[in-house]
Amino acid sequence: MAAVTIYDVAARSGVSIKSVSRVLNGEPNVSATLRERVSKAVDELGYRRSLSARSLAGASSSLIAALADAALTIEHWRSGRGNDYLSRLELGALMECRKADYHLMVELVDHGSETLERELLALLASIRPGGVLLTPPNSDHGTVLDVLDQEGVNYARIGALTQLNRGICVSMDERRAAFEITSYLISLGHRRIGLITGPPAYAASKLRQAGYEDALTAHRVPVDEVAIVEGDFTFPSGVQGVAALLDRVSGLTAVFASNDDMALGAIQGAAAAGLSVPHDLSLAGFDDTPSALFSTPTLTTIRQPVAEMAAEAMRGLIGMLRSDGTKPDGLVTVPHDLIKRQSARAI
Amino acid sequence: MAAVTIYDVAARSGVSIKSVSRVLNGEPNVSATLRERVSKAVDELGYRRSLSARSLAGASSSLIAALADAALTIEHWRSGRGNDYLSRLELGALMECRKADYHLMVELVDHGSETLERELLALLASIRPGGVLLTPPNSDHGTVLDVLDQEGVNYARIGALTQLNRGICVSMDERRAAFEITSYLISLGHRRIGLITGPPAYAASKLRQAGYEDALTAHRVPVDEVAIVEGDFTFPSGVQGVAALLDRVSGLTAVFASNDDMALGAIQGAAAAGLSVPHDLSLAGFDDTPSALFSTPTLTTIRQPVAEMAAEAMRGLIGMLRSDGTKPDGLVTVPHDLIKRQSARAI
DNA sequence: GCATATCTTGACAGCGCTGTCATTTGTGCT
DNA sequence: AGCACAAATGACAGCGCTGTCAAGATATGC
Repeated sequence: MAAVTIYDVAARSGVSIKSVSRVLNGEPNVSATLRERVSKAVDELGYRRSLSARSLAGASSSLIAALADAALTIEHWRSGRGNDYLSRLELGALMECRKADYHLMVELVDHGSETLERELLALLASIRPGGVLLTPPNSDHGTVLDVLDQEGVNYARIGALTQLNRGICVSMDERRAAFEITSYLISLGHRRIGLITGPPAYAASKLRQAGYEDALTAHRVPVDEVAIVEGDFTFPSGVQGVAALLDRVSGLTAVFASNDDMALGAIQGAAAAGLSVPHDLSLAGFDDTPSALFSTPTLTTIRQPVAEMAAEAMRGLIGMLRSDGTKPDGLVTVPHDLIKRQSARAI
Repeated sequence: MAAVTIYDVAARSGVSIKSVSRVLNGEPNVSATLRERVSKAVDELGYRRSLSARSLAGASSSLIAALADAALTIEHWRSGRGNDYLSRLELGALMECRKADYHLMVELVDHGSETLERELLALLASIRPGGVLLTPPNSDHGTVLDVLDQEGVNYARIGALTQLNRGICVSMDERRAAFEITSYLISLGHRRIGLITGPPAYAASKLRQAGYEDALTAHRVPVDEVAIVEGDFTFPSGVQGVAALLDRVSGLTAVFASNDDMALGAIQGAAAAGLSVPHDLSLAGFDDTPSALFSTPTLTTIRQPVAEMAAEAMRGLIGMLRSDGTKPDGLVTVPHDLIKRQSARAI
């Protein structure tokens, strides 16, 4: 209740509020004694600057808005499950925020909305974040980037795959990873390999497909459009996806699902069709969610260090905000791992 | 860049900014024509009030701070896994925020810190949230509640189990649920049933233990302190917990782990000891995480509707904020379900 | 018809901070 | 000692909104 303000600190240390502000902001040209006096008063009073006042007065806000995929999130919510990818991402971001005394606010953005631009502008107008953390598929959404640029808001993009000169990008080599895991399936003797893609809005979907095709081509296995079905990164779409593939593709021996949730669904879908994984059908996923380790069979997949990506993105973003918007050049590419487990076997 | 302010709206609709403010806040005693004129201008301009300015000027902030367990979260982060419980909770809260145009900010609180009070005060001073959403174990932490009360901040408590007259409480009957699942184990013929508790900071830990003891007592099975070991809700502690139990308790045929992560760890721990679940040892968990459905064997557990609890808590909190702090009386108890799966079998 | 109560609207201060600019103090140099 | 210049500090406005209070408009009662 008894809110401590900058005036209290100023009074207690016998200086002007502007000087207190200077000390708090670590501005140059402040004498050591003043700095010390103020710090002492701040300490004794347990004073903390008000975010609102700071942001209103014109300082860069220490609020970071993370824009997550509304559609997928709502889907998770409906099914009563959490979103492991988003959770890991958030934990990584949160840890960095904590260190730097920034705050994270998660906002759901419906990238498919017709009024997307308006909604984004409204969001920015109302919260005026110091920076924005973009998660897929927003990280590759032209309109989102445009609005952010137009509004002069700094941003970091997690899992960005296109227009890599815009904002801070922290990504992994999706195409390479998909190439590796598909190649692995081929190395196990598979030739008729189906693909369940992610939703088209995700740039990763296309790249994982490209990597899959790269691998087939590199090993002189023809790419067959019929063996490619579209999923939406949800468990049910994996169930349906594998059913569709089994229906359409003769001689199918393996399936690469573009994420683990779908791969998990595919195990179930295969079982429903009377096939057992990996005996009758080999399966590979992407993400390495916790369940991939517990499923029967355990899932061969690609591990992506999501939390680390988020942390790296936050570090970059905060650094940028602190250095007055100077963008560090170069994008960060984080390493991935091919995790070989039971779901894929040699034939 | 071109931030639209209340002045722009006022100018466009030819009224004072105060009138615009009135319309925006849905205050009474505003003529229909004025309301309409203003709404039109707001619409045309795509105007949104600035959160910071509103909060500075004295309105209740539409920012909700969710206080999560720092220790557990850091543990999850370290191990590179997400936190399913927190994720579900957040999704539920987020969905309500979206509806009500509120914003959610997740903050990690180290409830074990010696300077907890100071840290909380600092947090409140800097972000001045309109309300606070408490998650276990903060929802039952005396100091946390005291600070909030003292500062006059409204709060909702998820999974609150003690002092139920304070704040808005949305909980489930932990004791009853633990009683049910333990009774189920007993009904399967088990008599020597071990318990891996949660960390003492969580009120749920004690109640789940109480429910476990209730069940034993009700069925005239003696409660044996030796059969109770302490865990910390993490997978590794489940591995260790079951090892300790197997070591200390002769004739052990079943274990109730206070959450699924530990139960999952227990499966692994049992395997390490050469025992297979459920053949050699029956197991029950608590939470119904996604992995519980994929593990081998699938996990017998209690499903708690975390997202729904969070949503309910948010609804209550927002309602309270909108009605000027009037606390709805009564606490909400959400239903749980006993999910019988493979990990527990009759002997 | 006039006084009184009620509704509707606006002027203005101020929330707690930072930016700008002015002022004071200190420093180096001749 | 005296001047130019830099460092240190403060005065003050204003960010965009809401709360308070007052004024004008309208309605109500007799």
